[in-house]
Amino acid sequence: MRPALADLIDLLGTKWVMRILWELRDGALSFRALQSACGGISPSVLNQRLELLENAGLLLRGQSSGYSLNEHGQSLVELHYPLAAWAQAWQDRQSSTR
Amino acid sequence: MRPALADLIDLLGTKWVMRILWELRDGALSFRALQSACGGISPSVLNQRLELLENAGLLLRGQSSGYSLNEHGQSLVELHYPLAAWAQAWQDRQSSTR
DNA sequence: CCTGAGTGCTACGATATTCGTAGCGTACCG
DNA sequence: CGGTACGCTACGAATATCGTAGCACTCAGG
Repeated sequence: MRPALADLIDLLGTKWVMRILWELRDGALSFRALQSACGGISPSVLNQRLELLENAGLLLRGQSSGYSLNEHGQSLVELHYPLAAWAQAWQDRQSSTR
Repeated sequence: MRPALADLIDLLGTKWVMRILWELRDGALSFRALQSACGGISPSVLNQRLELLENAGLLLRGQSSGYSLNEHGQSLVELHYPLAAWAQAWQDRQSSTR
């Protein structure tokens, strides 16, 4: 049987998925706000990803407040907080090496 | 200025990148071994991703031992180990809900 | 020297994904 | 009745990925 982590890696490796989770880390955003926060993702793809995340049980389609993460989505994105420090060191290394 | 984490998220959000890192977590793999470990990624894309990871300073092109992560790549993939437990709980939830 | 097997990697047409833009239907506010 | 913002769909163009074939090289037997 396929490891659960491989499925998760495939999901997170899908273009825009991590970015969307990240942009929603601090609370709900509207469709259009999310679109511009991601730097102009096309609406068809955004909608497709939102369905994907909803099916994955990570996203709430808020009727009035826009889109937001549920408890599971929130816990997933919080697992990525340690990446921030790593990313900073990585960028410093890259800009000095190059 | 753009946060460093956003750049990292873009890199990891590129198709196959996380998967390649994951498959290399336990040591070096040859080009072809990596290809089949990823479930049949086409060689042109694999090569492109390997260049990407090399430029990102995460990958070593082993002359004799194949491809492997350097210390930085290794530390990055280790940051993802906590995802395994989350992924398991997620999959259990999904299979029971559906 | 030759053959066979394994390697990293490129080429290229077919297929799938994403982009960019336009626009529909709705709701709310004046 | 405008005007504005919303979620979302449609669709052709651009781009990325796939799948397969194959080249150049190395190494181990025979």
